Amino acid sequence: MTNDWVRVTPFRRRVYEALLEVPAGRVTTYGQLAARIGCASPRAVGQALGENPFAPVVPCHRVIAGDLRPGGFSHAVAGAPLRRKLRLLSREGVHFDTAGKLADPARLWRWIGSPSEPKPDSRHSGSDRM
DNA sequence: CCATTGACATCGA
DNA sequence: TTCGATGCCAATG
Repeated sequence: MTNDWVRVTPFRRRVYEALLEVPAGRVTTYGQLAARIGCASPRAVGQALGENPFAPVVPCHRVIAGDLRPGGFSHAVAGAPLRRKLRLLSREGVHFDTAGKLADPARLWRWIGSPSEPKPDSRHSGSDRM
């Protein structure tokens, strides 16, 4: 029997762990995620997400391209998998415009050096509806 | 907008 | 094990 088990390497684990820091309703980019784990290759990150065995526990669908494009999902850059990704994001309040870009760039999650960033945006009072 | 290069991890032979 | 090819990108010409 050949082991069909996905090989979870330490690198992939870092990607998944860092991705777990991204809350729902928020999206990040491959570049940000790569920078977070100290990797200069967003491609390696994307590939790691492609075989994400912990999906959807690991919100790999919350990772989009740096151009605010949906990116890809499950080794596919278009088709049904993309619809799933967009569906998941839509369910979390994240939508894309007709240009195929993120409708609300404010939804972009960013690591401000420290993983414990209390408030990414606090204008005044009750601006953020749930 | 399209084509090419860059950088890094994983896979197959 | 080492080499070559690939991949949910990014940056540059």
